[in-house]
Amino acid sequence: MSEAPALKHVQVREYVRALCEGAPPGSAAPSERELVQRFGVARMTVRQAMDSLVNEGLLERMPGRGTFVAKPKGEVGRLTSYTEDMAKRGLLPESSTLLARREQAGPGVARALDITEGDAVIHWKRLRRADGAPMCIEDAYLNEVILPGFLQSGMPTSLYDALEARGLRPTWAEDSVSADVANDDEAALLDVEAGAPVLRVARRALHEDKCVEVSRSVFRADRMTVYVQFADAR
Amino acid sequence: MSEAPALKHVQVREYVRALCEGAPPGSAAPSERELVQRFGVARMTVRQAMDSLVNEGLLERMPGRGTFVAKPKGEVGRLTSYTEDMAKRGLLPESSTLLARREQAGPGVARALDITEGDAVIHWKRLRRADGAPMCIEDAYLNEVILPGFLQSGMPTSLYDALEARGLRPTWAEDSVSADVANDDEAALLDVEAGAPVLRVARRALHEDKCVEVSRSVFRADRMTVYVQFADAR
DNA sequence: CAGTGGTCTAGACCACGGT
DNA sequence: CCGTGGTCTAGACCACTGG
Repeated sequence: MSEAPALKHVQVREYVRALCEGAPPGSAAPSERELVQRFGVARMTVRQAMDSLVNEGLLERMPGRGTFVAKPKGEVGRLTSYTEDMAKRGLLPESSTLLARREQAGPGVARALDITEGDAVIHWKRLRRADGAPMCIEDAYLNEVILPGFLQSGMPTSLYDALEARGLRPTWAEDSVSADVANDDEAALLDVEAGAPVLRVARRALHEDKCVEVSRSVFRADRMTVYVQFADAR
Repeated sequence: MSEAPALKHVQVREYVRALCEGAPPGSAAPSERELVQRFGVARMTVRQAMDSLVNEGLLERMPGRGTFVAKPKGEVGRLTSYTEDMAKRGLLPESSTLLARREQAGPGVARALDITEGDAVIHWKRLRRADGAPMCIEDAYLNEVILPGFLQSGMPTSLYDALEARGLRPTWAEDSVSADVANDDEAALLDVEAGAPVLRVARRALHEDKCVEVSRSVFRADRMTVYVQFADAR
């Protein structure tokens, strides 16, 4: 057993999630009163479970008709790592480390990571490929204080998997995306001509109000498009 | 009176929203039991009201302590128009129309707008400036069927304001962002050299599952950065 | 009509934080 | 200790949808 939260609304939620996760959009979810019967629980408890699934976007309520599996409409701004991003695009991600060492934070990195100048940080620079060809150069700084022994533990392929294993997967991130041309060094690494268009992406990723990663990536424009979804809640 | 929804959880929600909307982050919201007293309602009703404000991101619960005004942490992926975007950056937006006419939808536009080829569409091409200097060229197609008389009504400055006035403000949008270099025509309009880096943004905007706008914009890379925020709900 | 979700009540016990 | 939010109960009536 990994864990069995006695919380009834969690039990109901996970039961319904398992039922509906793979189901085609438009499928009917169990009705609330049906779940009341099955779990021997009050309807408010079932509603609490369903509410969270509706908020997640997995389900959709239709008053008078029932509750149904919603069509995904894309995952709204799902926070993904390079590895996950490439996998979703059907490309094989690879990385080679150009640099990985402990450093003292400079003023810019310190401010971005919300630590004080001179604090220890992990500087990790990688050339990332997709289906064998260069895709981007990523220059990441991690907060060493909350990642003890990260460099010694052998560098993982997916940073976000490693963070998740420590319970530090980013829950919020901000990217700034701009266009530019490659300089000579970048062009050589990315296997394009100097002056070729590139996409520069700067990311600041937080886990519950603590900044765990700040990075700058430069992507080959001919290989990368950034997709962004916006939803007006309210 | 505009309207007074008898719905109690709405009354409570709007009461609390009015109290907290302008309040500084960290301020205490009324406690749930206090609201129970004030409105003479059940606690589940108060919780329903507070839940929606917490989901909106206005409030934050701290078990054992109370409920507090959350710090905004940026508006997550707020869906904005060019006009709003520039205003938020503190720049003065201007537009000059390069083309505005009724056309028959071609295959690509028809698919994007989710209409049939040959249906009437509004084609609106503008050169957009910010603080006097060229910022981008925007090429937009609108679904004429749901915007009768749009061309005749005099073109507004802000498309999204005009859509909002018709109750058709986009509630969801997807952008694809890529880097490229300007061709000769674009360079001339944007007042840069041919081959200068540009950001290409293609947008598809829906109002409640109906596509109202599809557009392609090309931004001067030296003047534009796209900011994106991601939040993992759950 | 029967079934659905939407709203609402009037309580209850718990774990937690601060005094 | 008391007040907070978190969970939960066992009902109720309503508006809406479908057959």
